Amino acid sequence: MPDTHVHAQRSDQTRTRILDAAAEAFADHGYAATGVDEICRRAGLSKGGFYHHFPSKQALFLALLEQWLALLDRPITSAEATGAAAPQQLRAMVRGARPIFTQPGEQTAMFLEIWIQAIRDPAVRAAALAPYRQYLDRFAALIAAGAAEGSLRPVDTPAAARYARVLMALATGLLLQDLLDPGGADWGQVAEDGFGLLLKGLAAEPAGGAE
Amino acid sequence: MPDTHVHAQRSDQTRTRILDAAAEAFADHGYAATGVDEICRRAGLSKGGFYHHFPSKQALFLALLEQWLALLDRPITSAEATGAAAPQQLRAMVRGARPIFTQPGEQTAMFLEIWIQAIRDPAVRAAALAPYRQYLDRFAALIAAGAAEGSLRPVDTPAAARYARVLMALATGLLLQDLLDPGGADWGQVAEDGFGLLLKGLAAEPAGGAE
Amino acid sequence: MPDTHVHAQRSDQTRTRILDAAAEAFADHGYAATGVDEICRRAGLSKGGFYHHFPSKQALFLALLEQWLALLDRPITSAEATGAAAPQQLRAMVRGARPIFTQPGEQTAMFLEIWIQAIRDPAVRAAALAPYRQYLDRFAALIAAGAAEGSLRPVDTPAAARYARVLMALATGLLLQDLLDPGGADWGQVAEDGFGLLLKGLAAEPAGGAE
Amino acid sequence: MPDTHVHAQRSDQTRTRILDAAAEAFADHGYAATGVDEICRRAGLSKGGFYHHFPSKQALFLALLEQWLALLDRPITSAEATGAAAPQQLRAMVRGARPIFTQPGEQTAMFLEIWIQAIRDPAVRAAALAPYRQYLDRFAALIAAGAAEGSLRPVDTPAAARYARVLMALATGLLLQDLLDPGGADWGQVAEDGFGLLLKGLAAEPAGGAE
DNA sequence: ACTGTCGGGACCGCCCGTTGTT
DNA sequence: AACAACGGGCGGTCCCGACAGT
Repeated sequence: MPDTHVHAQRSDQTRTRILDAAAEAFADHGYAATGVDEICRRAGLSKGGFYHHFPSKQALFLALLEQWLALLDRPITSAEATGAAAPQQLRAMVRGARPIFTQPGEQTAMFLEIWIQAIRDPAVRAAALAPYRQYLDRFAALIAAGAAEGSLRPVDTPAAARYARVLMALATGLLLQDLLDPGGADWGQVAEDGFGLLLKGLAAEPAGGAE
Repeated sequence: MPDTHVHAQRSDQTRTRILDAAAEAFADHGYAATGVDEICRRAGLSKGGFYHHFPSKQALFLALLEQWLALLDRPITSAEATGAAAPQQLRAMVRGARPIFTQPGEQTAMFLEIWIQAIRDPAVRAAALAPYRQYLDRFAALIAAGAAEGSLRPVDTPAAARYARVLMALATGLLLQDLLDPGGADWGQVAEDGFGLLLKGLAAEPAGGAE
Repeated sequence: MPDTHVHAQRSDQTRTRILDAAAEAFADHGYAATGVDEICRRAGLSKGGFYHHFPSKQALFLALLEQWLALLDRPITSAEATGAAAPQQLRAMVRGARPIFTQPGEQTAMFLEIWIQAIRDPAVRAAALAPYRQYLDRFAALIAAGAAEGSLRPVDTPAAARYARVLMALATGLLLQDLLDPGGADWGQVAEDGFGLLLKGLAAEPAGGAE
Repeated sequence: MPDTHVHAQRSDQTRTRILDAAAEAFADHGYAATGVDEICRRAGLSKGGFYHHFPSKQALFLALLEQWLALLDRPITSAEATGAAAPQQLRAMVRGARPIFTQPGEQTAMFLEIWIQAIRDPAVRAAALAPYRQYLDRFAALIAAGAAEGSLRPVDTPAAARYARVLMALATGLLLQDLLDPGGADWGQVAEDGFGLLLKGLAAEPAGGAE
């Protein structure tokens, strides 16, 4: 009975190897400029083997996308689970997601690659747009909740949706710059300052009049 | 000698046609996925003609980059030239740059394409990084000047540099989202809100109370 | 020992499933354009299973050929067994073979596929040429017998051989057209007319006049 | 001005070389089993060059088809032009078309290849079915004319159409056998006998009663 | 200034067949 | 008896660029 697993085990291993190799390769040269041959070379298997695991290069990319989303989901969901006040949750999300982007850069590059492909390829777009919107909704809900509980300043629903997009913009914009000019700044500190500025602007006014 | 003019004129015209065609094509499918053949077809000339004007596909892209930067430079420089207070200048820049990105999307897509290529291709990076940093420096200087003149709250030099990057992040992040989900929000309003939040955070404290 | 039967039975069943699936697939796309993978998919088994039953794609085709020939042999042999006069036997053969070609077209297409492969592939040619010639010989013998018995007009041996080939030509030519333009004619009626014409030409002169 | 033709001349030459090489290759191994690489090798140019002249392998085949039809059309049309009696015209057609099929076999094989592809590939079918039907119509018209002028026995229109198909069947069936078993018979003589039989069957009854 | 022809190479995907495991 | 994993190689197509010619 344990032998039953030999095939599946080996297969999963190979699949993972392909996924990893592809993530690296895509990070290095981009999706379009990466050949299946190179992925195979990096993963150490033939193209015949590759096409046994994935029906197409695009399917591989979609699998990579899914994996990446799963990675991103964890810190956000766990921050929500704390049930803390809105500003604290937002800070926890930023803090939790940082490691994903602070690593050598492979994950960061993969993020950009996904975004680019989503813009061009309808299949990727469909797969990426849904979670993207879902995250925006969750951020917006969080901001609205913060307004309701008094930890953030009062905003109506459409405004909350816009601020969620502003938060997302800051995050993605920082990533973009990090990729272009990694040594050009202490991006961790920039992120700190940026989100600080935003949250300060969103924070509830201390009390009645001027501070 | 009049002949020379005619020739040069015709040549420039063709060159422009190529540039325009390439911008469209790159916006549609991206740099890597766009063939020189397609650019030629759109521009209405043969490949031989193309290679008479540009030594390579990459050189064409570099020319496109330069053209794009010139387009961007105008509103920023003209905002600086007003000599107004820092917050006003910043707002003027945002306002002035908006039309570049509000058009059907060709220029926006081109912006992203440049950024992507700059990340991967050293030649493009070299050409893009310098102006990128220059803009950041100008923003930082503006913020520092605002602090000095009292229109913005006091910040030291490194902090000004970081805030410049935050502004850039917001701008680029908004673009990225606009490309992914054009109908998903009123991006003009989101930008308004976002920069409002940021500038409010950067603004000089009203008066009395120390922070 | 009963176990052996079960195994063998199951094996034969699978073999038949492969044969049927292959016949369909070859009829649809032709031998060269049909992948082993597709045959396996249609037969509902893996490639490993396939290569357990057949050493190669070609061997499968040869098996299919044999099966097809067996199908064809029945009506011809049974017509011969009647011992009727030559014209009656020939008509019985035509009538008996018709259902093979009147079906949806799978068998017809398979016939063509065999012929084509026989032209190109020496192994198939060897397997197909022998029965082909044998049938020609039997037809020729029948014609000669008809001449001898007076039911057909007098022909020498080489002429009988040629007329046998003419009969075969008509049959195969009708098939070819049926495949190309199935709705273009009532092919049953065309066959009727064609063989009628031929047999009339071969028939013994009514009586008196020398030829 | 004569220089204007250098490009076109060279191009036509290459195109012809490709066409010839492809005809040979298809005759040898069939359309499906012939790679573009091999055609290029035979024609002495690279694949890049090939795809400059033809957009696809299928387009090349279609061009070959057209060329082949033009070849076939000549003897038939010229036989019609004689305005002779129906039996004479039919014989002239058979005689005129013979050289096409008596050559080494390349043209014969090409004929079969076209027929096969027409069965499977809708584009080829469309291109082949029209001329096929046109020839049938012309044969039928000839038979009807023969009946009207008394050189052939009386037949109604549908019967003439069927007899046209019978003639076509004999011709194609002879070809098929010639390809399978070139040395198996004197196919020229077989054709002579076959068409003789058919035309004799179609011929007008000498007069009143038995001959 | 611009055209058309062509080369060499890479692209993704599929091919047939083998192997090791159950 | 059957399966999943995999190899090595070829399929058609398209790539960027070169170059002779006008």
